[in-house]
Parts: sequence; structure tokens; C-alpha cells
Amino acid sequence: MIDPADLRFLTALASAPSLAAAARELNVTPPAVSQRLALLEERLHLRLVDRGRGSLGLTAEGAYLVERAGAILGALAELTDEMAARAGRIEGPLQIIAPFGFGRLRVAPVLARFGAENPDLRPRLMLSEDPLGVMHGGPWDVLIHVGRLPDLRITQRKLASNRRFLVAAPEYTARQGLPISPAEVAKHRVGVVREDRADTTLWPLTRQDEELSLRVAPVFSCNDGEVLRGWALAGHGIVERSEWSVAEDLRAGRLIRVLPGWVLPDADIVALLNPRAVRAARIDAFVDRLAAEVSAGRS
Amino acid sequence: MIDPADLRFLTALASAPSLAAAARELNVTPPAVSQRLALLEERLHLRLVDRGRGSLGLTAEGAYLVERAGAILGALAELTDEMAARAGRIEGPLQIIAPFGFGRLRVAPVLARFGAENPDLRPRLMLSEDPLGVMHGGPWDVLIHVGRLPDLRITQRKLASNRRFLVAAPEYTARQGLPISPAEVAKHRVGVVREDRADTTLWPLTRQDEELSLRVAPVFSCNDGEVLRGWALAGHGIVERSEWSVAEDLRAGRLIRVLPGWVLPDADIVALLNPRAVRAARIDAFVDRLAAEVSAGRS
DNA sequence: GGCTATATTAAGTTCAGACTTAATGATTGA
DNA sequence: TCAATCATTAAGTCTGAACTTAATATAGCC
Repeated sequence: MIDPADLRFLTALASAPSLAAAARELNVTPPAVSQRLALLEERLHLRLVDRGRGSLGLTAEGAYLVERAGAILGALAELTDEMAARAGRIEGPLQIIAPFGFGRLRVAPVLARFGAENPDLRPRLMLSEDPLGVMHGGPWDVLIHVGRLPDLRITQRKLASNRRFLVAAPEYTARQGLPISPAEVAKHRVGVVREDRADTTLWPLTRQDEELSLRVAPVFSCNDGEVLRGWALAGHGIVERSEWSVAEDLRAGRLIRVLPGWVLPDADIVALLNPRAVRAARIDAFVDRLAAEVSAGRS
Repeated sequence: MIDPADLRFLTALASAPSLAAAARELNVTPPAVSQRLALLEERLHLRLVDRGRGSLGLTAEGAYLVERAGAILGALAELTDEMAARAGRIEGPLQIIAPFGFGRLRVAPVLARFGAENPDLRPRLMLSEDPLGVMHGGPWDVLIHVGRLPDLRITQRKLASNRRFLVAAPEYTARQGLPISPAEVAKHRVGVVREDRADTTLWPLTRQDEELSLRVAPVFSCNDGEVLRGWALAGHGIVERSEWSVAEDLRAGRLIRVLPGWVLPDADIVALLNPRAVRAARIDAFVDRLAAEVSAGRS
């Protein structure tokens, strides 16, 4: 009978550009992969992988095996999860995808604690500039997103509200003055997060029923929000940041809000739950935990 | 991740009356079973088997695991079979159920040869007085049946025609005379196969359009047809036997037909194919082979 | 009470699979 | 042509899972 380990092995091969790459992925030496594949092929009396001519490719039989493997490995994982749930245990792999800033500063510490409390858990955190893009790459259980979402057909759960502010250091405003109206912002030095996916130089400001789009000409930009926050703290100008990022600074007076009457659209923090993955106990438990700690402002 | 070997192990336990019995079934010592079970339970942090109070029973978790195991192990076996079929190989387990007489004399030799020609085949022949009853017991691929069948929803394939005769040794008929009409049979010493399931003392004889049911009062009876044939050969009387059993004796003149104008209902030899089992190459190949050899009269 | 079968613990043995290193050959691209 | 990457073969190592034997505890049965 075919061994699921073989199926996992072949599945790993299928998504690697070469045997050597697969070996690196699996943390073994190339001969190990070569041998194991040869052994499997010999056992089945079938060729599974097309050697030569450039990149690694599966034969029809190999592809079929990988295709069928998915369901079987899935069923096995599901069963394992169910039994763990029945035992009331938090264990197994937990794959989280999160954006760089929020992930590193807020998710990582919670995940570390959660992992320490549940020794049989194998947490894996993948930070990305573009979580929604990574989503289709590998396996994942929970994806953390900050901001508006296209209407995906995926279970989502709001972890916390998150407003967006214009902020600056008191030192800067003391020197350069505090803008009273949006129009005055144009006279200031402004920093923005520069992303590929969104236009971050157009700020849709609202005050009661008033709406206006403010086009800013940023002096500073960076694709890492924390760097931008650092610049603001250093008094280099006015930046737009999420509440989660600067709440502590505001409380401590290291930063102050600019145009406090005006608000930017909310960018709530939500967790997407992979519909493909079973709702294992570890997933629900982690999301609960994350929601609790994020709302409480812990990090 | 739960290992299919664990699932097989637990499935074996589920159908055993005690751990010791399971150990015998698995060809290991009782401690091996005890340890392995303890290890599995520890790994899952769940109790799977109810110890004590007499016969072994599964807990709710154990039963659920066994239930789910079926589908997964089935899918794995199916995949294995499919890959073997793609490789054009005859291999794997082949479980045949057959009635005692026909199975021992006709099926066993063919299966032995077929197994020898395909070294990776693991043939297993289960002889039974009541194959259709055994059918629901364990796993099986092919069931050989001689005679009429209730209308089962199972693929069946006729392997050979098989008439039934009344026969006696020439020595006997020389001594006691040859009955000319069915009624005269009553004056003879008669032997029948005694079975629980069928009334074998009522012979539905037909000649052209004539039909009559002859009730016989058997002198000899045995539940093994070959014993009966031996008695007939030894000149003890008239017996009813299948063509497959006595064809050679008739040809050699060791037996002769009694009332050759009258015929008993046919009892064709059919193979039933387990619908649950995949149509693996080995199954089709074996049935083909059996059909060929049975028709050719080889043994 | 003996007899038997079952279940479990403890400790030692065994073996196959999976890996490693080392060496060689093939392919590709600068 | 050299350097680098990849693939494979050969040979040796290692480990842990699975099993064994031995000993002990327990329960049912005549």
C-alpha cells in the first residue's frame, strides 16, 4: 500500500523547480531526494518525474498521484485535527500569514506566547507585503489583514477596530505650526507608506458630512510603516498611520494628532480563516486569543 | 499526523474479541498490541479501547476513528491499485471465497499457478460451506458460487456451464440394475449432499416438457460432495453430482449417468465481484484466467 | 484452591528505512 | 573553457519504531 509519506514527498517535489531545490525545502541532501524518488518509482514500477530538459516536471502518473494525494492527505489531516479537538488539545501546525508591520509588532508576540503555552503547537508566521497575494501560494490557516477587503468568499472575523490618523511629533508642530484645515497640509512635509497596490497619496478625509480628497505630495515615503512612524517621531513631518501603530505614542505625547476633526476611512483588523482548512481547535483558539490581546492593546 | 498503520491496527482491534485475540490475528505477541495501543492512545491523548468488563470494546472516540479509517484506507488502497493498473502489473492482495469442493479442486490449483506467475500477488483463498454467508464477514474480492443465485446487486460473471447428473458406478448398476424411470430410483440406494441451506432430497427432474419432483430417501449423506463422489465410485449407490466434479469419471467410465434422458436444473459456476473493491487489474486478470481454465476443464 | 487466559510493565534486541558523505557525470551559462 | 548547479550512484551510519522475552497482576471458571 502506498504510504502517505510518499504522497507528501511527491507533493513537495511537485512544487519545486528541481530535485535540489526540493532537497533544500525538505532540509535534506540532494541524494536523499534522488534515492527516495528512485525507490518510490521502483516500487510502483512507474516513472513519476520527468528528468532532464530543464525544470523538473511530473509525468502523467506523477501528476495524477499528486492530485489524488491531496484528498487523502487532507482527510488524514482533518481526522487528526478532529481527534485533537476531541481531546481538547491545541496542537499541530498553525500557519499564519500577516502583513509586515502589524505581523511583526502585534501578531508575532501573541503567537510566540500562544506557542509557548501549547508546546505541541507548531506555529509558523509568514510576513508579507502582500498577504492576499501570498494566500494562493502555500498552505495557510489564518490570514491577518488590515484595511478594506474585496468581497472574498472567506470567513472573516474582525479582531479590532482600527482608525487611521494624521500624526506628527510635537517638536515638529511647534516648529512648523499645526495645520487648521486640510488645505494647509500642502505646506507641510508629509510622509506616506508607498505601496504597489494602493494610492496612498490621496487621503479621503471626512468631517461630519463634509468629504474631500486631499492629494498630498509626499516628501518621505517607505513601504514599511514603522520606518515612517520613526520619521514622524524624529520630527520630520506629518504622516498617516494606523491607530494600532501610534496609539501608544499618542498616549505618551510623543506624537499628536493633526487635523483631529477629520477622519480617514477605518482600516479594521480582520482575520480570514482558510475555508479549505478544517476548523481545528488550534485555529479558533488562536484567533480568539489574538482578538483579545489586540483589543486590549497588548503586544 | 495520524499514520494509516495506526488506523489499520485499530481496525484490526475493533474486530477482535480481546487484545490477545488481536495479537494472534496480527501474528505478534500480546505485549506488542498492548504497547502499541497504549502509545497510540498517549499520542492522541484519548482513550480508544474500553478495557475490562469482559470483551474488548471501543470507546466513542475509538469507534469514530475506525469509522473514518475505512474511507481513508479504502482511498489509499484504491490509489495503490490504480497505480499498479497503470503500471500494468498484477500485484497486491487477492481474496477469493469459494465453496469447499469446487474451491479446493478447481480454484486452488489455478490460484496457485496464477500466484506463482505473479510473484507480487498475495493470494488468499477462503473455503467455506456457505460462501454467501462468509461474504459479509471479511474483505473479499471475488466469490465463486455454484448454482442458482438470489438476485444480488452484485456484478457477476459466468465462468462455466455446469449441469447436474445422477451417476453411479458401473459396478453398482451391474449389480443392482439401472433405473429406467424416475420412479424406479426409489428402489435404489441413494446418496445426497446434505446442506443446511437447501433441500437436496427433492430432485426437480425434467425431460423435454415433462417435469416432476422426485423425493428421494437418501441412504448416504455428507456435506462434502467429494466424499459422496467417492462413495459412488466405490459402488455404494446413485448420487447427484455436478458435471465439473464427475466429468472425468464419466469420460473414463468409472461412473455412468443414471436416467440420462432426465436433467436436473443447471448449477452454473459464477464469479461475484465485490462492488466495494476497486476493479483492480489483478481481479479481472484472475477471473479471466479462472474462466479460461475452468472451461478448458483443467485443474 | 489451582487452572487458564488476559493485560500490562520493563528491559533488551533487531532491522529496515532514511539519511549522510564522497565521488562522478551531465548540463548550462558566463 | 571554466565554474556552478544539478542529478545520480555507491557505501557507510544511525536511529527509532516495532518487536521480543520475562515477569507480574488480575479475573473468570471448574
